[in-house]
Amino acid sequence: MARTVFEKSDAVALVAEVFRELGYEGASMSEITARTKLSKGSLYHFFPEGKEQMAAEIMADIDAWFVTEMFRPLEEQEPRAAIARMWETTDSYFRSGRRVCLIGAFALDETRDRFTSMIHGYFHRWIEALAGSLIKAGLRNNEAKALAEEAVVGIQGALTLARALGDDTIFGRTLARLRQRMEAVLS
Amino acid sequence: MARTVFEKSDAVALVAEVFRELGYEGASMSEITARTKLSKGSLYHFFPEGKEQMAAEIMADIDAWFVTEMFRPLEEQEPRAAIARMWETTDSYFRSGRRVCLIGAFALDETRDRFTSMIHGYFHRWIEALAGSLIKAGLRNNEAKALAEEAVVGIQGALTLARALGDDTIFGRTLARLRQRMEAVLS
DNA sequence: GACCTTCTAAACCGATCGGTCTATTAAAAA
DNA sequence: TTTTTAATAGACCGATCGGTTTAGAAGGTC
Repeated sequence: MARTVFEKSDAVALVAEVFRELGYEGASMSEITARTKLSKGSLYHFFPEGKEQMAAEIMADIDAWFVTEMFRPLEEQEPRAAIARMWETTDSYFRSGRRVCLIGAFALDETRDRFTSMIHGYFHRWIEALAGSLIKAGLRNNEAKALAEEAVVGIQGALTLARALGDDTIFGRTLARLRQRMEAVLS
Repeated sequence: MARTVFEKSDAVALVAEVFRELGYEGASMSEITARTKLSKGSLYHFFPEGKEQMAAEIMADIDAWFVTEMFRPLEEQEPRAAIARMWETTDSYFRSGRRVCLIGAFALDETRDRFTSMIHGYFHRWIEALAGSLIKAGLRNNEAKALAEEAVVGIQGALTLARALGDDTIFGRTLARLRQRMEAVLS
């Protein structure tokens, strides 16, 4: 029996894609082992507490990525450049809409109750970071908050419709529209 | 043992709420019987093909409701009034964001593959009906299509964020913003 | 080379899965 | 009243669930 050695970071990334495609309840251990080629032995070696730990670490991993790649830049860097980079990071992270938002998907059903604070924190920080950046760029508080909320809402909605319609173009079109509106307000 | 008699339409509505809350995979037969008080005997009497038939009939039921309450009015009635009614129907159907869109939720994971054409048809017709109404109200084709798409995207995104943030106000705020923007373009 | 630790493979476990079946009830049809 | 039919309750079934355990392979250390 051939033995393949994985790193934990590989395991997190591989299992993440399975949860993304199947949802928390849909991702059975047998589907996870089949799709990742990680045996149960490996999975329970990396995640002794099982499925719930896998999901928790995956979400923490995603959250950490967003913090360094999007939220902190928005909070710390020059707003117009940071916002411009946010649109590009968003498009590439979600693969132009071909990849769903795992955190958003978990929020829709009662999987939400297992990970309430993680889910809440992710979206809250995204909106707050973006709104903060818009305020630094000169917008009034209310307007910044509304525009930031509109952007995150639009991103999530576009991900849903991209999958629902099997349409590879709607996500890019939505990002472009949101971005254009934001730049119009900023100019 | 007390015997409660249900109508099939009751069964469809009750089971629908369970799928809405738990998703397709999360809604196990035992959860369905526990939450609806319908026994397995009743469920398999109404839906001899089981879970997949339940979901299919629920989606058909939802689709039919949307056709009569939203899509046909948009297609047949005076556009401005029909659009105004659409916003109110949307707000009340989704209970101001406290109720998720079952079709949108199914679209996110591989449940989508079981019901591809139903999911596609629902969102396609919604966008087309709204765009058609906007064209009748005087908008150019492109602008109508973009605005309709933006509205449906926004509704879906707001439903996701309402659950993610546990925020009862974001859905109404999003609808108001979308509606205001649409009316600004129409005036 | 012997030994220990890390990691993988897969058999195995009780619980739960979706689905079937039988018994029974209530009401309609005769 | 008797018979038939539609519907409900829940025990039951094999398969699959998430999780545990055992066995052994690979690699480092001495």
